[in-house]
Amino acid sequence: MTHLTDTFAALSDPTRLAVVERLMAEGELPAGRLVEQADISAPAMSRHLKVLRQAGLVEQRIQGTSRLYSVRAQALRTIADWTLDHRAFWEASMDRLATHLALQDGD
Amino acid sequence: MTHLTDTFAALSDPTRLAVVERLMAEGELPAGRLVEQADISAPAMSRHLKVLRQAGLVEQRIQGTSRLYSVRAQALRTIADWTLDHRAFWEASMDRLATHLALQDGD
DNA sequence: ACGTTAATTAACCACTATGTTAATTACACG
DNA sequence: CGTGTAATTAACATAGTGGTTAATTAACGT
Repeated sequence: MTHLTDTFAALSDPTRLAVVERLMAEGELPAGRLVEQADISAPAMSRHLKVLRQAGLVEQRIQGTSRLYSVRAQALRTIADWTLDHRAFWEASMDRLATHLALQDGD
Repeated sequence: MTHLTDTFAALSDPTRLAVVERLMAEGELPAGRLVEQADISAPAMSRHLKVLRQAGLVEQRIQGTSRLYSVRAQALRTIADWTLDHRAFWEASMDRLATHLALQDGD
């Protein structure tokens, strides 16, 4: 179990946040595809992916010479849980329907 | 409007995360009280508070020589919104009652 | 005005983070 | 086997982070 600060640290870099969001939108992708979109070298991306992996945010699957990356749902849930644990601080200023409905049943 | 990576960066430091959680639990507190609990000097804490303020996570209220800090609900909501926007990735592995109930109505 | 207290800013140091290019590893394929 | 491709690790340069102590600013009490 990695610590919450590590999760936040992993997402504090624009390149890494973009990678996570792209993987969530498009699903599993090889490292090479992620390099194309980002304006950095392959080694730089490789290290960003290592940071994300060590923080538990993504997992790696090997297929031939490719390394396929995907987002770990559990990591996202860790953050979601944290916000829900402290929801008293943001529910007061709700104005989005989804958020409103999500708390409607008042657990 | 600060960027999401700034918010994550602000919470990626253990001292700052602890400050935010304490302010959420106890409400508005002066800088001095926050220094007592943390094992760092006053100037160090002052700079952490500056980072939190610039990221929009806390706000400062002046009262005499004291600087009273409190958490900005909007900042927390920014993170909550982000997780809700991508909830498809963590709702699959739900096992906590609160989270379960929160999505029960299937918005 | 003076001294005290609360907090911040300044100046400095050690360590980490992030980028680069070059070298290495591992698999695929003729 | 050699060659090519995918990706990582190595080595290095530079910028940013976070800690300290010393100095500064601002408000309060006498």
